[in-house]
Amino acid sequence: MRYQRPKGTADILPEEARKWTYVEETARMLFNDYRYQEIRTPMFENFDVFSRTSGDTSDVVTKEMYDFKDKGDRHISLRPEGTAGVVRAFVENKLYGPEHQRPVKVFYMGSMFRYERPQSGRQREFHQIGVEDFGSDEPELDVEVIAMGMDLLHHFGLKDIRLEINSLGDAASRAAYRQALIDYLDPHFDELSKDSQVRLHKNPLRVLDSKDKQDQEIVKDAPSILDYLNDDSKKHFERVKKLLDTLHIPYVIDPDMVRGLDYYTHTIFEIMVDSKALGEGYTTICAGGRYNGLVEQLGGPEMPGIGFGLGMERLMLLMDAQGVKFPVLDQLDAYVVGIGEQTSIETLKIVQALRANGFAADRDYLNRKPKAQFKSADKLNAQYTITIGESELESHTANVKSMASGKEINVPIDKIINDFDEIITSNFND
RNA sequence: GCGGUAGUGGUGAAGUGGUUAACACAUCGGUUUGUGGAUCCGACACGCGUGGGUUCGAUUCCCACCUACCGCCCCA
Repeated sequence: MRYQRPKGTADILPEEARKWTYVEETARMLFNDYRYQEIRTPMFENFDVFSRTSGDTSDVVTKEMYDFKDKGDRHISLRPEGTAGVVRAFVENKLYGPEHQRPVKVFYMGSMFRYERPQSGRQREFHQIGVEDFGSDEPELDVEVIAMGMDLLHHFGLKDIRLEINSLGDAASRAAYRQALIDYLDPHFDELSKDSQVRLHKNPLRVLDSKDKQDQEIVKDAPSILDYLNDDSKKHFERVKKLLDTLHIPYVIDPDMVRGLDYYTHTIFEIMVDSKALGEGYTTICAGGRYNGLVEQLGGPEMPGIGFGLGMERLMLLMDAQGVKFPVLDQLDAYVVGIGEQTSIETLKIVQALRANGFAADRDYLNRKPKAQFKSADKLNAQYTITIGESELESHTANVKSMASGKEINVPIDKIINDFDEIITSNFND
């Protein structure tokens, strides 16, 4: 029996991991510019944390939760998304307290889990980078979060980006719209697809999202959420649009946009990218919105929140597909070639000395012949090789060779150990 | 969870119910018993996803399972 990784998981090997590191570091830099601080919360929580917040009818809860009973009979779920856990932590640690500057701005990056059928860009364990903001209801913050998301994707070098926004309004607006939608759809009940018939009663907004052609025909003439926003909600949304205009951030309003999780209010948005890497047309890579009320739901005070999540796997696929260049920091300054077993100790000393002085250095560990060692040096793209054999051992010298030019000189080992930099600048500067 | 396609060495892949499973790349070794990127030579599948079955005999036929990919659902 051969071991294989669990369904829907992936090994991220060094070559790939390098890209991930680059993306994560880029994100960290940007988050720092926007004054967001990192928060790390558990990868699993009590099942209720997610079921309460995401909505009992959402698919995430009903069928995609990666949950189990632990040995203490606790109902545990691996986090399917980042927000609920962060909100829980926010409440539990009383980050809403007066000693914390508002808004509280945090970011996270890490594994998420959903029990579903894997496909390209969707796995059971996947990774998200996300941000959350607490304590401000101002549209300015909505726009800042959106702008940061756009900024982030631009930093990653993505092209053909589209921002779509919508507003779900406050709880009252949403309730009113929900009823209006049911009233409109009910007469068409028999024409709706099976899926939509179920959705109609569980979560009518989701019908808007249907990909069924017949459904889309019907939905086309459905009332728009935007007509059901009350004055406050409308004002909020108008302000968001105006601020986006001010920042010259292009956007498209999609009144049919619905998010998968039930906790959203007011502004919701999706940043999409047009690429074949993730199927035809535009695919969402970053999505988020406002969730006023969620903090209260998890036992905290009344406190507005907003955030977004970005899918790492999808991001990597898109960056690869669009040919984004990842800076490669993989330089090997020197490869030390030792000829004969007696040289191994001296080789070790040289390699370590170089490293201590900040050079990337490597050597042979398989007791291979010089030819093979030079092959390795070449393959590893070493800038210089330092060769030491028996005669050099006696004279306390070594041969330093530039792999690019082939020029080779003999220098004292002490010099290499103490000031390799000087050797390079005075002998190989052409 | 449903439907479809696929599964041969490190990689890409050819192939057949029956003696030694092509070819290419990569890797390693040799050609130069102390010097690289070229050439040439050589090595490299406990055996064809796993487990059963049919058969005198299966990598090749059948079944189940696993995994990957695509579509649905949903979503990052």
